[in-house]
Amino acid sequence: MLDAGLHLLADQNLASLGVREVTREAGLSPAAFYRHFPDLAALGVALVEESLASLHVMIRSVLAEAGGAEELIDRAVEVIQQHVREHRPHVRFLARERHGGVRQVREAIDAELGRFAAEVGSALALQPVSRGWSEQDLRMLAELYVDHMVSTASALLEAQEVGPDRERRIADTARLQLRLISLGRRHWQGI
Amino acid sequence: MLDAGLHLLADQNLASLGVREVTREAGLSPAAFYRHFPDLAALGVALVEESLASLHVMIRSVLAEAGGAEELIDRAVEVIQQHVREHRPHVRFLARERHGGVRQVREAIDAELGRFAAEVGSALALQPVSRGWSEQDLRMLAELYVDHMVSTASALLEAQEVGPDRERRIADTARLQLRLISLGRRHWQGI
DNA sequence: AAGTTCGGCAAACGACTGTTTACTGAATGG
DNA sequence: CCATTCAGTAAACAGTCGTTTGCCGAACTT
Repeated sequence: MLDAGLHLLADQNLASLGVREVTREAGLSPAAFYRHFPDLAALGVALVEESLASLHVMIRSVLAEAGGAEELIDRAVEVIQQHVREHRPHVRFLARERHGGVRQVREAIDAELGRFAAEVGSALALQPVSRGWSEQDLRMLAELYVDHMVSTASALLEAQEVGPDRERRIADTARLQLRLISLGRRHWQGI
Repeated sequence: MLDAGLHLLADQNLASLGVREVTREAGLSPAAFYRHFPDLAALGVALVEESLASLHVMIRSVLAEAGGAEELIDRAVEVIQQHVREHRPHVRFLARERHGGVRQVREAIDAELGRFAAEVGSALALQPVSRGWSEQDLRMLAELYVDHMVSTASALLEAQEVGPDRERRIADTARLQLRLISLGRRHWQGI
């Protein structure tokens, strides 16, 4: 049933989804829905959890990596690209419902993205470049990275169905932007 | 009718909006809708145009400003804050429908944001800091700024209805992030 | 003054909606 | 082996929906 919903949400909003629509897609009777969820909103938050499980794995796989800034950037963009390619429906769902019409789902996504930022923050603190950074500075940098990741993922979502050229352009831009941020990071001391 | 739609879209998606719902809110008969729009999607793109008119004014008012990087950053964040405060429904509409379920609206928003990036790019080219920057570099910086503006506006949207403390925190973070980007910009030559 | 466009209405059409109810077979557990 | 939970069904409920049609007054054009 989750799969049926996710499939329908490819070109639809969660708020405009219907119970009958989902059960029809899943090959079940309408009443069967209520055996598993009270609401469509509940199905939404279930999809959020499903979507973010894979995201968590991805983030750790980037943060665990060691190496110079350049290799880290390349690897990060590569991982994002692959993740979007392999989890298109989930990523699209997150992008669409992050500011969507269903409060419970919005809040679930926001809370989870906040936890991501915290995780990224602790990982950044361990890097030598972050010597002397305040707690607030680390947090703001982590949020910048997470926001950038989300923007890039959204852009890739559209780019991948346009063509490989456009996808490459997005990836190149993302790498340049990360390089610029990393440059600003190395000169932060002055402030 | 546009006003009625915008009002309803405060806690709803465009895709889940109904013709009857709009006309009811506007105090008209259902048939009256079709005198003005063929679709609800058409009403959507009309709202996009309405929303982006005010945004255009805002952007120019920031870019026209002269002064040091610090003053420019403060002014930019200030202007965004005020804009979100004064145009809440429009901003929320843009954030919600940017990745929403109605293709025509999505494309209209994306096209317009692209034009914003181009405009920001030309403005950046005129600043002395951009001496020696390639066309591609300028474009990627402009996109970074636009994406950051969008993220900040979305965050402010939520923060302003939570409380002034949270709004201040978002604004502070945005300023720090812009400072870091501007720092990276000044050291870009090395690449 | 006559004709035409504009923006509005009520009514009707069939189709689709969310949800509840009572019922059923299969698996599970003691 | 019996009882119970689980996951499914069909049928029915009262609404709401999008859209078309024919009609009408006011305003504008010429």
